[in-house]
Amino acid sequence: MTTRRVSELPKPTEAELAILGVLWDRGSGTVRDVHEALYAHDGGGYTTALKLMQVMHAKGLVERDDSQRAHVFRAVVSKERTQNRFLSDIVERVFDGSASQLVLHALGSQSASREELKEIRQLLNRLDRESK
Amino acid sequence: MTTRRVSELPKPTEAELAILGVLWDRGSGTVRDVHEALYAHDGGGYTTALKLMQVMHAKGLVERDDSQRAHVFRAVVSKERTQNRFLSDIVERVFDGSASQLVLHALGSQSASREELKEIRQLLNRLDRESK
DNA sequence: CATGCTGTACGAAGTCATTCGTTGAGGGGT
DNA sequence: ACCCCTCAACGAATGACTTCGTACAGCATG
Repeated sequence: MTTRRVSELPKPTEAELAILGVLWDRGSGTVRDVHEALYAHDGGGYTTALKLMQVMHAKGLVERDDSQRAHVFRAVVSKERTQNRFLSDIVERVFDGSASQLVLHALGSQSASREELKEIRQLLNRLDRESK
Repeated sequence: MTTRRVSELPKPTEAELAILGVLWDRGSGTVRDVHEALYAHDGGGYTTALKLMQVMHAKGLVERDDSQRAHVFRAVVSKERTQNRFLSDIVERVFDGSASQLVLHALGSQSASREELKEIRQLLNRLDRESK
């Protein structure tokens, strides 16, 4: 038994999320890539990044191509899926399950540009039409 | 020096958030209240709730009226403030700092009723007028 | 071949969140 | 006065996340 169901991938921790961010941006990356993108500038150790990525691999969050000496990692979970995962979590735990409450808060307190407001309005229109 | 700046209250943990939820709902509550609301039904121990609330008090997340034998707890942080706190966090860490990206995701993947959509549209209109 | 560089593997330590068992204090009822 | 119930206090155990030190392998250069 070596397989693992995708739906049961654990929620990435804080440090893991930062690493996933780098991998999503780059498509893939070595430990060195990640270390330089995240840890090098504040003195974080190389092995710290390595260990985290090993743990992530053990959890199934990333896959690894070890045909090269410097293993190349790639995110298994998509950025969108992970965003939705975190979103559901926070809606559930902090907004009493109401996504629109979250939206109202987000629009009210965080700033959005006119361009972004327009984009949101368009989506809103589409949702309105669809739920007719 | 016994005072503590509000802005430096720590982010509530998962378990603490659940307890805050009960206190926000009820306005205030004893350990027993919280235990029965959250832990009793799945066999969670009374002292677990107590300990968590003691920790929360030490952190300054709740205040305590110990004039009664059963101490009465009350949330120090408001629900709205905490919601925004979590929102900023997730926007920063998962949505590359873009609140509108989060809104688009939330609207797209989570369901919202027509009533809620209307409410959102009204806020959108107001924001549009204000940013004129 | 020795040295140095770059890489992985592994385990230990520290911190934090969570859970629970035990203890002792305080009252109320008998 | 004595027993029982409810409660707060405290410390211990566990488990997860993070960080880092050390060890070792492969490879190139002198």
